[in-house]
Amino acid sequence: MAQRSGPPTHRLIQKLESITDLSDGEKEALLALPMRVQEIRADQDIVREGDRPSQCCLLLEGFVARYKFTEKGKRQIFAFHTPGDIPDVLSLQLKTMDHAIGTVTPCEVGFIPHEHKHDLFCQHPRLVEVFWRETLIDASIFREWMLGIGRRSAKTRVAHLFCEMVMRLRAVGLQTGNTVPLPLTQAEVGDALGLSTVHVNRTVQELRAENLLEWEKGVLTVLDWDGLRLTGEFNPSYLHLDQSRRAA
Amino acid sequence: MAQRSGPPTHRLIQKLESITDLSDGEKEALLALPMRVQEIRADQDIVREGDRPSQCCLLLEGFVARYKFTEKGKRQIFAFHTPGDIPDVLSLQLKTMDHAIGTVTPCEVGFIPHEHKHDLFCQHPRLVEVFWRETLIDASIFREWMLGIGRRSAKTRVAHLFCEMVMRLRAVGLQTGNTVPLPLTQAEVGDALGLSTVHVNRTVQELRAENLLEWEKGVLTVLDWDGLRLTGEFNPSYLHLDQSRRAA
DNA sequence: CGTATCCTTGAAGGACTTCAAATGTTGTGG
DNA sequence: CCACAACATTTGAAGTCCTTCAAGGATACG
Repeated sequence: MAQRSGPPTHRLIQKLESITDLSDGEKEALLALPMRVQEIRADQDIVREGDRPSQCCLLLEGFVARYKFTEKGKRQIFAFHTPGDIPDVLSLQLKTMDHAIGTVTPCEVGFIPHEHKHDLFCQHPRLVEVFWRETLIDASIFREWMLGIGRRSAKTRVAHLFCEMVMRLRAVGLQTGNTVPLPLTQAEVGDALGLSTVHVNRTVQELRAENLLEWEKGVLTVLDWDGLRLTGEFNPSYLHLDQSRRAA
Repeated sequence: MAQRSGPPTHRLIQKLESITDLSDGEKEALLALPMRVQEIRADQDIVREGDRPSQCCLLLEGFVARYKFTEKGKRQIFAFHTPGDIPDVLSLQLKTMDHAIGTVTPCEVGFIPHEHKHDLFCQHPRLVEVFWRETLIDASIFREWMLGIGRRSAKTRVAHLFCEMVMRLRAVGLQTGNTVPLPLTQAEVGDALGLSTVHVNRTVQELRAENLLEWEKGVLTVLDWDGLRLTGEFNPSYLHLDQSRRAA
């Protein structure tokens, strides 16, 4: 699908450089990270709630979701992760997983043993701050989702999610024209936004009817960015993408 | 109200020790952090969305909330912070605030210039990991709130919030018997849980009618912890409180 | 003692859910 | 390459949890 141009970690570096500066030494160290690459098919758990991982996974290809169930069996998705993300960095600091991570599409994943990360941090202590920063941005995205789920209408929420995914995929080079891959089911979007599948369906149809977007076969095409931004009340500042670099 | 036993940072240390280990040197360095202490009355913003702070604030006394408004003027509260917390640590890594922080009660706050924090991190690099860890736990709490707002009933949500506040206040030594200070209005609870004030009121009355709790004049008394835990679907593992230390 | 704030109650309305079923799409093995 | 199963999208109709609006009490504070 997307052409692989370089070592497996190149999207990780692109991701980190979209939010901070990296020295050449840091980049080299990241590129040299040893990892075990593995293909995983769709709808498989990579990590489960309660696990105590000894490695973390760098997403090389595909989409994964982080989620948890209520006791009544309802699912909430907390985040969608795209190539270049390490959805379970938290396992470096927190022994026990408090939620699960599962593939949404077939994925290629690189598993990095924790000890290699610790070596990396010894040699490049500033990288601890880089990952801390990344966690802070992650948390900022959680807050924005909370704001949506708690206080915005279904239509606004859906439009907002689409805007966010476009921005984030653009930042790691996965946007082509006004098109991005968005291989989610409407049920998954519902679980992410706190909505039923049926209501997501009707809401997406509204957005289509207003000629804001097309979305079929896992590809999202934005027809009217300003319109979508406005109905989604979307302001990208919470993503903390580095302005200077983005302009360049 | 709560007796002040020691230097201003003592609750910060208690908070951090509830989630990790600290060496004597690290504790001393934290205790020695220079700060400007200030009293702030209730319902005042400490930091606003869009600010670019050059200091962060350690909460010494009182409750603060982190929040943001939608374009339609609806408020979502993301977190309540209690003494020992640094609600705006994120300003160390992210230049621009993406949300506001305001007092809920009259507060005592210690402002610590960023440069002192940076000095601290140079001398004690492991503290970067400690604060990273704290941010990861913060994010875990955001996720749990998301799960509640998105997928749980009003009653479960309210009970869950009460359980969480009890656990967190206990961890910093603010619980006495089965009683904790909880000086929030029902409107604030609604803004935190994505509910209207009216519905919070009716829901709290239900919990009272079931003899699970009393809540008046800013003091929460848990009458039936197991009952509250069950109706709140509360499992404290997401708080990542250190088990070994909690038992001691 | 008056004013502001918070809590409480009632009644009506609405946004979204649930249930149920039809239609469309994808992938797989015969 | 078709048939069929599994899955995803779409549509309709009924119901519910929660919101909104409005107003009456209670409490705190100067």
